[in-house]
Amino acid sequence: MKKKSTIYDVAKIVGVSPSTISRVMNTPEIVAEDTRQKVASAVKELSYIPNMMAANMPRRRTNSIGLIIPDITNIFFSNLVRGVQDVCEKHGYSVLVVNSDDSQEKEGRYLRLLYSRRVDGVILTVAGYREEEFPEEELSLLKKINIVLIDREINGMTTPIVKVNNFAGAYSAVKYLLTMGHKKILYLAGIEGAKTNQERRKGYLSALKEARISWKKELTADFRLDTAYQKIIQYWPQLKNSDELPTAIFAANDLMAIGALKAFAQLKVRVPEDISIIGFDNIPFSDCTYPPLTTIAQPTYLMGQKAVETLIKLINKKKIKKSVEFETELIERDSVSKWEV
Amino acid sequence: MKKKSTIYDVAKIVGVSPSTISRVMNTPEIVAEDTRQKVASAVKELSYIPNMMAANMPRRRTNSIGLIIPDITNIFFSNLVRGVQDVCEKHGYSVLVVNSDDSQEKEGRYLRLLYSRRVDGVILTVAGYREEEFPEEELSLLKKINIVLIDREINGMTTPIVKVNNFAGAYSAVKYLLTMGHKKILYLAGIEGAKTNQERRKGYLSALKEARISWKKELTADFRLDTAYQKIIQYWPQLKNSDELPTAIFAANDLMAIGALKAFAQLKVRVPEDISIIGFDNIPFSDCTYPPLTTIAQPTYLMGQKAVETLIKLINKKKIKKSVEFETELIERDSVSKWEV
DNA sequence: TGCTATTATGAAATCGATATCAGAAATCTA
DNA sequence: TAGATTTCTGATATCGATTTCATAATAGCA
Repeated sequence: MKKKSTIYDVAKIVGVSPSTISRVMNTPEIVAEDTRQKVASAVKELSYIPNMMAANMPRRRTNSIGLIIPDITNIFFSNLVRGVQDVCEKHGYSVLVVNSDDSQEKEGRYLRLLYSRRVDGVILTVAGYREEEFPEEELSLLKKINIVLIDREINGMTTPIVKVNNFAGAYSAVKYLLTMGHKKILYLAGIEGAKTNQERRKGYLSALKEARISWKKELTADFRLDTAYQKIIQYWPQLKNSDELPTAIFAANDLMAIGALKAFAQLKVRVPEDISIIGFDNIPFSDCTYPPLTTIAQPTYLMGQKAVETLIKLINKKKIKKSVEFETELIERDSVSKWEV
Repeated sequence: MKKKSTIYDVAKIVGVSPSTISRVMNTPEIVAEDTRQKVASAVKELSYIPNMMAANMPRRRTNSIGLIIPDITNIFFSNLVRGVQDVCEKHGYSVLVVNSDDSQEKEGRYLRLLYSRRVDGVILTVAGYREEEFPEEELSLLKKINIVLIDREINGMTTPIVKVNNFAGAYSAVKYLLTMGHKKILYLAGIEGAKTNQERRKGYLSALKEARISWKKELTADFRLDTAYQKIIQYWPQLKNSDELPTAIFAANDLMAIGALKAFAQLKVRVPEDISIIGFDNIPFSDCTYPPLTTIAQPTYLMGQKAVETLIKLINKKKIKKSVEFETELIERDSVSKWEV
């Protein structure tokens, strides 16, 4: 591997001080035309590229941020991550992406790791599996880091957040099923500790209450496709021919909705003729299932962008909005149909 | 935001020199029991966490690596990225993920960025859209960085690489279609500049040649779902009722295969009755399409892991295998059926 | 008991940049 | 043309750790 050249190497070649080289790299307008030229050619000769880690040390910053999400292989987060990366790149920040697997313990570890790397800020989707209380150490870290939450709120904390109106989204999903004539709607729930799950359930319950429908049922599948698939395979045969059998499902996310779709295909239960399904998120591929999934769309890419913009303002001590809430949109496809009694 | 404490703050409290604190953090066994205790409690009191950027400076490393992929929202790369992250974490490395969008220019920019951050190494999926020759600057950078290629080889370079046997995979896919009685097989091609695409085409052609079949046809869709969808929608009506109409498609990746599936659903062309489709990659969701997609599986997570392991050995100047090649596996699902004449 | 070996710590240089301050040279002004 | 500015550059301290070398204190041994 070729030797890496430093600012001193360049300075020596040109015969000026390192300060001058630094000036040429950062504020070329304040150095004389001819030295600037000489420095430029030396830089080219050595193909010198400044060490940003060293450069950032006296500036007391790293120009990098951390992004903690549950799992990068969960496709819901892909666009979000990309939104974060794109805005970061534009502002000269690099992104360290880590996966908490929804574990509070990992979240804590990564928060510590990111802090030890002195990232300028962190965008955090709070882990779903957690204790009521924050552990002492995590709390103390949270105070030392610029944080913007994304997707999931934390009860009783005023940390800035970018999210979607989950209540309204869920409400409109269930309302839609209701207007299609469904009276027995099951809620396919996500991770209990995730605020998104709680808010979506509230929307579900609220829509039912407003329609004076007391039939309610819930199956939990932790936001996961496989779990949803298994739960349906396991419980559907028991429900058959009983009053327990729903005519529609509101899934707390598309992943679970697709898991259900897969299970129903296997069980030879027709969607939407025998059962209607509506999801949440509008992930890629939700239009490639059979039937294409009706769902509540979130602007994930936008959310990622907005979160970074907020974080960067926070880092630069500018004024920010404490909470940015996007609206959802109902995407009608073919997994929901009218239910005639 | 709470003040961040440094090694000096801790040293002052305990009344020892910074060197001692450093020793307690790194090699506690060489410092006396009682000072170790005192230091420990001061560390806790200040909740001191060392600044790794500062710590790494005299060590001349960053404990971080770069990962350049075409696009994180391309689900094929998710598992790969996760494999990279998991192994990195285990070894104390952080990962900087960037998207080249298959553009050589961006690839060059990011290589430069990663080098300026002095990552200890880079895992690179070479951009598909590129000139024959590497630009001067990129080449000189490549020499300064520890690089492991993943997925795509570079013609005439001996850089270490982790990939799959694309030729054999493609060959077995087409062979499979052949044994199912298909004689008119179309190749749905990816980005021309990507070595994977070239190798898969060779496998396709080789299988045809061996079967003494001269009918061949190719449609290119740049590895993208939407492009494949549009191309099919655009060309199928023209092909209908001509000798040009294939009975099977070998798609260079699942994304395009799924795009084709979507197009055929819209065109009311039945899969697999009217047309068989086989993909490549076995991405998540390829079993959730209608019909579930028959495909050639790649061990993407494993490949990510292997790439990092190789890179870390390279960083530590240990002996490595220049080339790791995984085998593919045919996953039979329902998108291919027998073709009777 | 005196001398060496070991253990525990501190002082100072270093990593590769930036930033402040001061001074020399060039330019402007009266 | 002397004095005041302005322009340009260098010396030096700094960021927050590590690392090498030196040294004081303790232990081991004859």
